[in-house]
Amino acid sequence: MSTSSINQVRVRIAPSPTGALHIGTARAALFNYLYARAQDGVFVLRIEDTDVERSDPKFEKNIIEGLRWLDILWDEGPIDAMLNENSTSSQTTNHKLPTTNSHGPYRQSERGATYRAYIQKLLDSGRAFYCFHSEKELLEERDNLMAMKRPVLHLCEFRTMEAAEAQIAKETKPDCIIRFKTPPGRVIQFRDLIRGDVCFESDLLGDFSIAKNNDTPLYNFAVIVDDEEMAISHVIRGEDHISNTPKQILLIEALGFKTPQYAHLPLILGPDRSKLSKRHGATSVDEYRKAGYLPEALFNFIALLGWNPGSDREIYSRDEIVAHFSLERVQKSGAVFDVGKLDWMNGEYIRRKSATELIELCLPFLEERGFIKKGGDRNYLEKIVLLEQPRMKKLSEIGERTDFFFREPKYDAPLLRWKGMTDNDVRESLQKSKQLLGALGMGVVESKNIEKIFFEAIGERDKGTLLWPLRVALTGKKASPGPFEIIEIMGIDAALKCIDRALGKLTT
RNA sequence: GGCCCCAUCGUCUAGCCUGGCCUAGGACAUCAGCUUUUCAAGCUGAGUACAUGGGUUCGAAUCCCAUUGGGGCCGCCA
Repeated sequence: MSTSSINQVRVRIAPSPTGALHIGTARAALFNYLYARAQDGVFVLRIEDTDVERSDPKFEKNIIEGLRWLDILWDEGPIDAMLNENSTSSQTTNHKLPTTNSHGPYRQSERGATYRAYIQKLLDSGRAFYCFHSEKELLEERDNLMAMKRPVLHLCEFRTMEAAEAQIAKETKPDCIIRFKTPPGRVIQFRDLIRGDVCFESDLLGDFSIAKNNDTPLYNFAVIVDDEEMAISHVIRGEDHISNTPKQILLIEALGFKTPQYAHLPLILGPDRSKLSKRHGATSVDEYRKAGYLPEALFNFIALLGWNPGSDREIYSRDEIVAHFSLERVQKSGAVFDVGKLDWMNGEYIRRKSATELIELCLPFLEERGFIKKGGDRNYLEKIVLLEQPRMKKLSEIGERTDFFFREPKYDAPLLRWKGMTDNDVRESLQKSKQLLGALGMGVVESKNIEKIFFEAIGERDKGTLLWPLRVALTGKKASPGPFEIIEIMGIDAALKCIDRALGKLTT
């Protein structure tokens, strides 16, 4: 337990230039959320969109929707965005809206004045300076250093330029950038809550850039200003930020700010063990939502990537995860995102759903295929959905799995044969089924009654000879639920039609 | 190339901090069996891991060092 009175955890959400909420970003958000809840702190959501490429409102919308879908809720953040958004979220959980909004605005794109003041402060105190090198020069310098096997850093000769002189130079070269005058010979040490002490030498940092101009801060500068202004006590982010930390600490010191606690999360990796990225396939929360994963499953799965409560269990509710979470138990090494295990976990969650919940969840996927119209027969759908519940791994499978309830199955006649059967055997088998079913009348018959009739007719032997052709006639599939349950749902008359169609496929 | 981080089954991990109960536990995946018309689900079982080398110690997966391997960062992106 922290003794600090302030416990504001920050999540940095940078809208990606592709506009999607990356799995890794969502995981970072989740751990911030969990830590804030575990410490009874305040979870602050900040949109890091200083770069114009990332400041599209659509991108922010994706982030907000993605986090809400996952039920990762913040206490402070861009409140107007949540209120304005007409809730397209499929979630039914009662989202509580942020109650405090005392450190806003929470979009970096709206904080220009604040940054400007601090940039000026650094310039005035001589801790920052204008750099007049062109991008081309910098690029060449980097390549040379790399070729010479020297550390890649920029020690800028403009760092000693007088302010007055710099003002004059600015007249002719207005597109100069602002750099930090990195102090030489310093060792910057910080304690990482997950990794322990980490240190860097300032001499290897160079005079790093902090702003494009007096109004436009760059990442490292913007975040430390925001952290201070928003009273952030804990910065929990991905391990890829570990090397930014010494730069940020130097800036914090130069401005006289308070250093937050740092915790660097292990990276989420692709199957090749490199940082999870587009080339590994689906990387955004939205893609997983569309593919029919449940938010609870994704939440559970992501939480267990790089953390676990130390027991043998795998399935935890959100509340259980919150209750057990601690940064001490966070893993240091990266974790491969194993979709196979996610599939299993998603199946587990699907199996735990009630019929009503599951229909609601499946509806969009059935509508998408044109199998049903809005407000179709719920009773019928419920039976179908329940039938597939033990088999489904993803909601999106529902259409594929149950299409035969909505349209004529497409299959070739040979599929009707069980083991060594000939077409003649199949015909006999189907006619037998037809006869048995016909004797049952036309209404709805319970599956166990159908089963009884069939098993009495054939005994314990040769079930496959009778049941396989029947099942294929009904479904057109190699794999499906059993024929009796299917007939109970579709009705005897529909089943008979299926059999007739199958008979029609056989060569005469 | 420089700096930094990391290292238990194929994958996620328990155990490591506070050495002995570890002939290393669980889960996913794989394979086999049971059940079964098929596919799932369920049940039973199998194989698979402490990167290597040195220390420290009566004793090391656990502590220390080195090596190797992997990853991250090195933007006028975040």
